[in-house]
Amino acid sequence: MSKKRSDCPISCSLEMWGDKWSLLIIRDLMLKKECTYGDFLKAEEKIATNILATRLQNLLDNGIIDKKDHPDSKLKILYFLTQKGIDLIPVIVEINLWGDQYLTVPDDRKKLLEEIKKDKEGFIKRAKEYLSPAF
Amino acid sequence: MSKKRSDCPISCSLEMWGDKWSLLIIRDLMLKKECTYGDFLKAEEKIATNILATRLQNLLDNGIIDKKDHPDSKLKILYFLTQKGIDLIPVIVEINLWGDQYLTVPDDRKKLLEEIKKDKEGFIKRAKEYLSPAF
DNA sequence: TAAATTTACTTGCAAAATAAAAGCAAAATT
DNA sequence: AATTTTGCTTTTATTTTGCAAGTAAATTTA
Repeated sequence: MSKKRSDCPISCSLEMWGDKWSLLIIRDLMLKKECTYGDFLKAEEKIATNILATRLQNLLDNGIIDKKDHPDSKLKILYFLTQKGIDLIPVIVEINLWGDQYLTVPDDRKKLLEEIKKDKEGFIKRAKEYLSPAF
Repeated sequence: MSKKRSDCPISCSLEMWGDKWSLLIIRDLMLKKECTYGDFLKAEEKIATNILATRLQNLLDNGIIDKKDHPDSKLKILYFLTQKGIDLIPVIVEINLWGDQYLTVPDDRKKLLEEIKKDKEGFIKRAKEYLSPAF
C-alpha cells in the first residue's frame, strides 16, 4: 500500500478495503463465511484472476481476511473474515439497504433484505456470531 | 456508465458511487452541505481536477447530487446531496465507526465521532434534516 | 500408474483509468 | 483595463485493469 492520502478515517478506511472488488470479496465472505479462490472467481461479477490475487493479498496484508488449509484437500485454501473484516458487516448492510431503496433487488436477495429490515441490529448480531470462528 | 456487472444490489450500488473519490465527495457534502468545485479541490486528499469533473458528472447523472447557482456569484456553482445522496449517510456513518475502531482518528473528527457513538440513530436523523433543502 | 484435470496462483500485454500539468472562457476584483 | 478567480477541458505520462495464457503441486481418471 502506498502513502496514505490523508488522515481522514473515511479516506484511510477506503484505501484499505474501499474498492469495488474488495467489497465484493467481503460480500462473498459474508454470505458464504468461507470461500476458496475458485469460489470468488465463480461470482457473478467475474473478477479477473490476477485482480483477485492482488485484492486477496491486500486484504490479508490489512488484516481484513485470513486464510487456512481446506480440511479436505491440500490443493484448496479457505479464506475467511477476521474480526476486523466481520466488523465491516454494518457497512455492507447499509449498502444493501440503500440498494433496496433505489435499485431493483433480485429475488434471491429479497429474503435477506426482509430479515435486515425487520431487525437490523439483530441481523448484524446474528451475522457476526455466524461469521466468528467459534461458531 | 457501462453495462452493469451483475444484479447484486451491492455491486450495482458500488458502480454508482462506490469508488474512493465519489465517496470523498459525498463525505465533503455531508460535512459541509454545499460545496463549490474549488471546495472539493481544496480537500486534504487533493483530487485531480479532471477526475473531480468526471466524478461530479457521474454523481449528477446518477441523481446522487445536484447543483445550483451560488447566490453571491455567477462564477460559482453549489453542489449538494439529493435525497438519494442524503440516504447514503448511514453508509458513511458506518465507515466512520469502523475507522474509529481500527484507525487513528484525528482530533478534529473526534467530536463528530463522539456524537455518532452517543446516539447513532439520532445523529443520522439530525444530519438528514440538516442536509435536506428545506432546512 | 501414467495422463488428464483441478486448484491457486503468476506472467505478459493491450486497453482503460488516473494523475499531473497546462490551457481556457466567463465573471469578478483590483 | 489588467489581473485574478472559478469551473471546467485538454494533453500527455503513468498506473491500473482486464484478458489470455502459463505454471506447479495436488487430485482424479483411465
